[in-house]
Amino acid sequence: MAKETFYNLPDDKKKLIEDVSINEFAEYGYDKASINRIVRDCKIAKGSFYQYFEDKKDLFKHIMTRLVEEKLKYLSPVLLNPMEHDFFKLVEEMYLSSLRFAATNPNMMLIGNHVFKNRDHPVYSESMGSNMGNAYKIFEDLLNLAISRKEVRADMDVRFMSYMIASMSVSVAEYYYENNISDIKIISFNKDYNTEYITPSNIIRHKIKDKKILKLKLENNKEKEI
Amino acid sequence: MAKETFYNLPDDKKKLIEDVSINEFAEYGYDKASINRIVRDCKIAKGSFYQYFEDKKDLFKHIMTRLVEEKLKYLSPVLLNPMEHDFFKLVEEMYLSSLRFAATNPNMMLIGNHVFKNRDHPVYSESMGSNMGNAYKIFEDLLNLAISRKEVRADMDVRFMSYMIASMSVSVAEYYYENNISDIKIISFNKDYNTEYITPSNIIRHKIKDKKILKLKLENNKEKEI
DNA sequence: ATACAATATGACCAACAAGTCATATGACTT
DNA sequence: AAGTCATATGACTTGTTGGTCATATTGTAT
Repeated sequence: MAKETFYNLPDDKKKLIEDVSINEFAEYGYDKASINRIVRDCKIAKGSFYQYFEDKKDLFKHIMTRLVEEKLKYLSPVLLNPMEHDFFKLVEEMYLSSLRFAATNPNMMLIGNHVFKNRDHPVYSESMGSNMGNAYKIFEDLLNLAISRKEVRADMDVRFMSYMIASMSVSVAEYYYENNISDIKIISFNKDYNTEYITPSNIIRHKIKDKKILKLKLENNKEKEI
Repeated sequence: MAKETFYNLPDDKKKLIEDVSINEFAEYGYDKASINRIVRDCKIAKGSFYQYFEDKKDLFKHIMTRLVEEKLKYLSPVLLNPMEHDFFKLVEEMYLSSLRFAATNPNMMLIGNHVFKNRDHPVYSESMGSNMGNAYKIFEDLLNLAISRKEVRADMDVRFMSYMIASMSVSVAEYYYENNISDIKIISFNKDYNTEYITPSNIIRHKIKDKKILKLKLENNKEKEI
């Protein structure tokens, strides 16, 4: 929804404004982000900014559109053919694509996570509404699909579970970011357990549970509530 | 760290100021919370406020102290005797106590979650540092204990796992809050599956996984990567 | 009744925010 | 050279913030 004037700008100037804005929103969030700082960093006049965008919200929505554009590039072939893979594979791929996106666009990731974590914020929910429609709805679809395929038990609270899976994705991305885990480690998983890539889908697969104990219980035929 | 003057106040006035402040911080977070609004809602003069507290941060720290005080009341007997229960029981109790706390103190829960989700914020990390020391450290302790007891596999990333468990706790509380799930439902779990209380510890226990499929795999002795 | 300390008050301040607007610039057309 | 029009500019307005301070009020001890 940026103005005509913005799109008429030379590409490098557009990119400058976008990059500076992304940094600003990533560091401060929407409310504390300052247009004054942005125009100062871009070395453009305040008035010029308002020739490009209606207002602060307009700029933010533009950045969100760019974010979604960018994130879509990280969807793997697996995710483009959901019918050919099982639920756990699809969830793992979702997490992986998020992490790859985050590795090369950390500031965009921060903005996205910030939006998810503050989805009650009017501007955020508005920006999400049109752009990515409640992030975790995608997991709801995947889960319903998985149920129909009998890959997971049918008597679960789908909304709750998809919400948890989405939340965990956000947490994982932030953990990787906070601990400076490089994309190299992310890629080189499955070599051995220590450097293995750990996703919540693996948690769901109860990797945390001691296999020996699990086996024992099963052999004793006490698996009712494992 | 509130001033002498504050503690000299009659109890109902103290409570009024605390309650209004809790509402304010819960609704707006630290940065957007407004001292002007607080004093207006309390019907006290701005100057009076600064007789009670050094500054905004001082007030916030006081509220955080009250929050921790309050939350401690919700620790169950199980959590006070951690040696007598296994890891999964302890985690479940942690979640339950959080939910009970949240049910009767929703605004305090919102503040706590806000702090957890924005732990990079200088004021938040400062308030956490002294008060509750990195929320998820407690799970680290529980996990290390569980490892030493061989309740869970030893070759896991303890930091990551405890971080995830803490994050999930926050997510669960917010899900319950957003969906107005009453404390009655929280208490009456284990009756049947639909109204059953679902915690991430149950996710970890792979409730999500279809039991039939799980069993089949095990009987075929292909459980290497279940 | 007087003195004194504790508390209450709200006008005031500096800093910063988002957004406006009259004016200036400069490229392109005629 | 004159005229037109998209773009650039930054001083300005309005509003809010956290925090201050001289003054007023109150309660208590004598």
